[in-house]
Amino acid sequence: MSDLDILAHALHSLANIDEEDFKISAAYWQKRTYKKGEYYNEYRNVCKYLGFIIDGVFRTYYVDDNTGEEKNVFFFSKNQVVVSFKSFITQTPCNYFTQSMVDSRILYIHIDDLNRLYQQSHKWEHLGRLIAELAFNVSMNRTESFLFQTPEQRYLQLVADHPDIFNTIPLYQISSYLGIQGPSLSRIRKRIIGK
Amino acid sequence: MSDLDILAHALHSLANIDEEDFKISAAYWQKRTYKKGEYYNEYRNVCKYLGFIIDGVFRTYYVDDNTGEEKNVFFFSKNQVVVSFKSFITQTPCNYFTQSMVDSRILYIHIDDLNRLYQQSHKWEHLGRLIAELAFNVSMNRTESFLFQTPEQRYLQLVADHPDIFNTIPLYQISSYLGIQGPSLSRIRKRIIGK
DNA sequence: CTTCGATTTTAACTTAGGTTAAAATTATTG
DNA sequence: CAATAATTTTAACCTAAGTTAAAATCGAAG
Repeated sequence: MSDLDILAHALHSLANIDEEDFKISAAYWQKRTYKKGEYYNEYRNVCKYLGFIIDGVFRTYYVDDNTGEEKNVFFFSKNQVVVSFKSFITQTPCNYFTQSMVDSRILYIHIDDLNRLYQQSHKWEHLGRLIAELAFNVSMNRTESFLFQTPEQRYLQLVADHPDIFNTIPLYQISSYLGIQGPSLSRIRKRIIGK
Repeated sequence: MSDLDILAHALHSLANIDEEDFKISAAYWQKRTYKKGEYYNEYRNVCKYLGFIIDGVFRTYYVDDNTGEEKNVFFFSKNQVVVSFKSFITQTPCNYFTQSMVDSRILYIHIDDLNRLYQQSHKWEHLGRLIAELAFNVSMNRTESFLFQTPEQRYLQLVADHPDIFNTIPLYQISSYLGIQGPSLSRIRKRIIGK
């Protein structure tokens, strides 16, 4: 299956985009590969592209003004969108870096082209809504995890939901995602073993 | 200005919904008032309505299974939407209670009617996207505040952004919103005064 | 298989928030 | 305005995460 087919398939299951709907977008999609460590979008850049990950993993992180510390906000992987969504929808400078954590391959579309599709096609506008609703859910789940769960519970949840990522991503990246320091995650892991 | 006019005006500035666009929705909107303490939606209920607050304040809160403690997730006020968005868009049972904190007045629309509008009108589908994007931004700001800020910084931010709510909402509701206990907020306030 | 760098854990100490209950303050109402 | 309820603060003690630096472990590359 070609990369475009993979994308078309994903859009079909998300928003019932059929072959004909997809066709009007086909010319807009570009392919790109990222080496590990390359940036999808950088701090202060307005995010102008919506990406769809054919293969790979990206992280979005924030750099603390004072400490210079990196804090991971999101991970994106295969068959998901990669985008700095707030910057993208508001077209304002991004607060984050979005970086490829492994060699990755994506298809991407420029916001102007996407907006053209939105205006041209009710069906694409519908897709735009579903993408936004999906993004909301992702963010909301994260908000809830901070409000309702302890770091230990967040860690256990992550292990349950994404046991796979522990093979790909170093623990210090994960502790950052959980909102805690490296040594804290070590202590948590130790505590859990003792149960 | 009638309540419907207020709503029409809000939709116009959000998504450029004009008089004609709005007309097709007019029959769907219902009016309702809430006494302080009444519920917009309750735990385990699927949220079937999208509300627009003409006047009043609502809070969405989560009840901790173990401790029975209430944790405030969102406040909604005048000229904003009130809805349990995740439950609404997925039509799954809600994890929250949404309660009126003062006497309130809203207009609301049933999800079936809203979906009718989405299907009927490209413009309304567009509005649906913007509502979702707005909801994303709200949730994302909240995620960021937990990830990047200390409780003290969150408190100071809230004071800066919404000095008004401190007249309406008791501090123990605010501490819950900030993700901390009452005594912690007291300590933070004390600490700040000493600066 | 050894060495260098990256990652993870440990240790020791500090800090801030959690917990519980009581006291103080503020608001409400008969 | 007194009394009652609601809200906020304080106190004392506990717990877990932050911080910093060193040690241990793991992995990749020569």
